[in-house]
Amino acid sequence: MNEHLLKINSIIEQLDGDTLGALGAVSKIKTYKKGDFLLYQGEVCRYGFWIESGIARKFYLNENKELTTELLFENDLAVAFSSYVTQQPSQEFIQAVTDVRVSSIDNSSFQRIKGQFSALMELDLLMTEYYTMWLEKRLFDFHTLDASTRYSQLLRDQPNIIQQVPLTYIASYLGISLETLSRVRAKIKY
Amino acid sequence: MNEHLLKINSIIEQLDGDTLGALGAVSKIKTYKKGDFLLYQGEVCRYGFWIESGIARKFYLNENKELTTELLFENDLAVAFSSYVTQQPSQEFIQAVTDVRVSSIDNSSFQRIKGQFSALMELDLLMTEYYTMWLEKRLFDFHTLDASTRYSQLLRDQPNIIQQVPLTYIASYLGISLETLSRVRAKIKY
DNA sequence: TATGGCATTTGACTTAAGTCAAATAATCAG
DNA sequence: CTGATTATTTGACTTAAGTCAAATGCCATA
Repeated sequence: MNEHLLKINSIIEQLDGDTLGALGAVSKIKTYKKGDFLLYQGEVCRYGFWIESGIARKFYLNENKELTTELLFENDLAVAFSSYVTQQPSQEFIQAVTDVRVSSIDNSSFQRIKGQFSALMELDLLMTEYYTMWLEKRLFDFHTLDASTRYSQLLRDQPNIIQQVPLTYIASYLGISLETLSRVRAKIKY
Repeated sequence: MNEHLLKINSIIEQLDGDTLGALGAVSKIKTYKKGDFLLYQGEVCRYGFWIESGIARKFYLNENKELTTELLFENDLAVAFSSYVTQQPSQEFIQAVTDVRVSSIDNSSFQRIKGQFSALMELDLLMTEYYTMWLEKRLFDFHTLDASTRYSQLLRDQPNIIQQVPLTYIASYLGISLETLSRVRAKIKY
């Protein structure tokens, strides 16, 4: 799965000038302040947000509770996938967790140039595959690991996340209540 | 999301003779008896299985319990996605729930012809997108719906599934114990 | 059509995590 | 610095679903 990232990077590095030019022409740098929304629920996700710096999160509301579906860091792509693909209203919000700088890519323009530059089609596929494998793992983890193990694993894989992201978001990302997270942390802390 | 299926079908219908020929050359009809395994855990998923008839399921083992990750019917594609994409050993089994007839497509050959026929690259992307949206919905449902609601929804969306698939598989597909499913059914039954 | 083997249901009890409420702790503006 | 606001922890109780064990139902075949 990590090898897949290398594949993606290698494709990106090998993009020719024309393709890069076309890509540049449909992208635009934007900045958001901490707390700002890159996308609201109900809006169509018309842009893919490539994160240049900062942290963002995707979440949705369920019974007045936020559920964070993804935490996004530098060089991650933030999109409300289903909305982006179907161009139907999004269930999800995308929000800046810190100040954020993104390169935003217009979906319809990207669709167009994908037909002209086959490397982009391949890139799109590879990135979608990566997200899909990530989703499969997330689903798997929810079924096989308890709250405490999911937290330990997050700590192991992204140890710095705790300093950068408030516990409320971590808890909702792990699919547990803030109180449960607090109790889990009390036990694990060394 | 259903519109996405139409898109996929329209691409399939518009495939030219050359592409279809290439596709046919890398596919092979196979049949399996009820209970047979199309793929074992630990094996690399070298084939995509397009189901011509019958029912299959994907599942993995966790603490000696089976967890069904997907139920597959006619015109579904059965693959252990992560294994198929990375060509690493699969966590999942694929098993025939009834007698099954599949058109199996060799992964490495498909990768090759994908580079030659761009419609196939696009088709691959569209089908991956469809699976990804399905996964997102599944994850969403697990977080937002209780056992009983998930069952009712399955009943609503695929009412005939109950006659065709043993309750053990349904339960594990819904991520609940067989006993809980039985209790849920006792209440809902009209 | 009797019987052994699955499939399904029912019962009694356990458990992980949630909820609600209150207490601390940390942070930040003035 | 200081109070106010927000973040985090702790406590007491509830709940959805799991577990283990036993009972019942449903066949397929010999």
